[in-house]
Amino acid sequence: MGSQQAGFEFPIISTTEDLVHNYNPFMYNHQLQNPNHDVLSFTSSLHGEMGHYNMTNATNVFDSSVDRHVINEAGFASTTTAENPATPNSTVSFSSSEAGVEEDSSKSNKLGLDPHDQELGDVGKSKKGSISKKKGEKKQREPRFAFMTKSEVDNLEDGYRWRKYGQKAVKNSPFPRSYYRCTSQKCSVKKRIERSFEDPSTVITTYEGQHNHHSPATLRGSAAAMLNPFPTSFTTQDLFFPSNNNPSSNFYTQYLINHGQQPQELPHQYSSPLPNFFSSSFHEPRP
DNA sequence: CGACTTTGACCGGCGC
DNA sequence: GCGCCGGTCAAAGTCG
Repeated sequence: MGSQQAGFEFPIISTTEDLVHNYNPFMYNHQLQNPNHDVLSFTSSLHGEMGHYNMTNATNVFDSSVDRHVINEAGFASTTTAENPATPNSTVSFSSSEAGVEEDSSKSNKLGLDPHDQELGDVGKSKKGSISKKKGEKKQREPRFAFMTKSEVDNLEDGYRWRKYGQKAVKNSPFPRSYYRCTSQKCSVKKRIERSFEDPSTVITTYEGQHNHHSPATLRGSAAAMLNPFPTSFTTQDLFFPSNNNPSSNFYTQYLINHGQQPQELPHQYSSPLPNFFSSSFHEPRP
């Protein structure tokens, strides 16, 4: 079962405002009749070691039957550079879901639970002196934000440092899923990385939680960040992590706001003012 | 030697 | 209750 057929094609996102107001997850939920998913998707070309992207177009397909979000490769053009061996690839697409982007969402649906009440199951460990939670206490799941990347490399550079804490075989997939935690103290952000079994060239990255600090790479002032002044470019940090000068300026924080959550204020300003990357460089998607 | 990865064991939720 | 499954722990191993 491929994923590209799907029978649902997203409209083109042409402005940030479109995204925020018209691509609100809850609105999509109605359209998709799938209460656990929304999709914000586009393709882009990689443009630098920190994961800079230049928008080229936006289109995608949604396969509701298998709960997978798939990208459409039309119009993709890679500008990957030789000095970027860690991320030698290409297209990116988004989805975000509080109930989980993958398999567990179906359970949630069956149970008819409010996604906000879903539990991740990653706390309340009692094993070996770990923290145990009070009985009946439900953990509030951190918001998740997932995207798919065409890449030969699983772990894409996003400017943060991660420590791997687990790896599991994925049911019905030959590819394992890796679990990472942000290495920064007091930062509880996690990410999961797995390769799509439907399209082995695609990597699915799921972020969970918000960083309460800035990217080490940003602090250093990465070469990629400096060399990318294009108003239509953005970094993975721009997309997923808060900037304190405008907490609603990126995809991720806007997503949080749309879901009634408060993006974190960061203590210092290391601006990554998000360019209005939806405003100028979209082309028509493949008909 | 510290930071990080690997990997089997373990935990809790869920369906049957 | 049992087994499956996703997620996490933590000891041991690896690397720079």
